[in-house]
Amino acid sequence: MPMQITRESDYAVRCLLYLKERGDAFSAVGEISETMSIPRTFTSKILQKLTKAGIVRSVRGVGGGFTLNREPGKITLLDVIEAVEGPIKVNVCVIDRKSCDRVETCSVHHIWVKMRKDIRKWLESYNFSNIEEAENTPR
Amino acid sequence: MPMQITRESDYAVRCLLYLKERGDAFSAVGEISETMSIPRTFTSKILQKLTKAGIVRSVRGVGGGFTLNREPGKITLLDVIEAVEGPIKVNVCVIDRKSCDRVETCSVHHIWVKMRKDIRKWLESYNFSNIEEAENTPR
DNA sequence: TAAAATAGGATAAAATTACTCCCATATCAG
DNA sequence: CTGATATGGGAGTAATTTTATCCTATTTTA
Ligand code: SF4
Ligand code: SF4
Repeated sequence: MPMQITRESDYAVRCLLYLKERGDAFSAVGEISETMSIPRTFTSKILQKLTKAGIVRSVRGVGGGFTLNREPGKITLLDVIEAVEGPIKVNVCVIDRKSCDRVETCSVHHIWVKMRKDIRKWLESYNFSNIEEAENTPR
Repeated sequence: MPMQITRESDYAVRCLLYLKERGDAFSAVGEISETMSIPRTFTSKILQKLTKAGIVRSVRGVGGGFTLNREPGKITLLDVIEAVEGPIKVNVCVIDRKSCDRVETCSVHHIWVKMRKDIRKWLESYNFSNIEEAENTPR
């Protein structure tokens, strides 16, 4: 049952929530994984992806670890999800037209293209600064 | 890389596009699967789900097959996707709070709840009547 | 130079998706 | 009533993806 983020994305968000809390301090993998209840080695892999994406910064060796690489307000949910899952597709034909030979005559293709665009925009509107604010806003 | 509809959902949409085209006539599985390039036995299973969901009507025996069970305008993309994939989740905790014991203190949980709501509303706004119209609308 | 940390490749386990097979049941023509 | 032609549904298989784990290399500081 897709149309669902992966466990990995959920874990990535947890990592970033933790790092935000820690401010400028560097946090080690073990500390993050234990506090946020994420399997340790998996946490390590996720932080590697976040580092490559420039969301997080890492320092090796004694006293090293991870810290946010930019203000929480500049890290969106879209950044995080695409960093760990790769670009959002919605449907195979959206990213790669050649993946379906019905694409030229298909009357729903454009819907999935629009859906991708709208979902990305939606995810981009939430960042690690306004996530917690939104919680207290009445709906 | 989730955040993506399944092949099964894509196939289901194709089936319905075909049945819409055929109007009141009944179409057999073989006919649908060949025309829409869907594996035959899989097509059969998908049509079963659509029938159970009341989207499509079936008649057995000679001259039988499938036809739409209501106007195209009353069949939304949400109906179709949830008929084949089950309810959209977005994240495990959204449908089942007990699936994560961090839920009480989690500051992103509410975001996924809202996302589910918004995606469902979005999918509900497209039906088999306005899908093709939308195509010709300038963006 | 030793200890403490991340980096990265390879691989394994589990779950899900994508399908197939087979037989039961219904419908209709003759 | 019988045979041909459909769908219904359970069970099973194959392929792919997700969810990890292990091991070794490299970096950094004391
Ligand atoms: S059938 Fe249409 S929507 Fe489905 S994959 Fe092909 S182009 Fe995309
Ligand atoms: S950590 Fe938060 S968002 Fe993730 S599953 Fe638990 S409650 Fe949901």
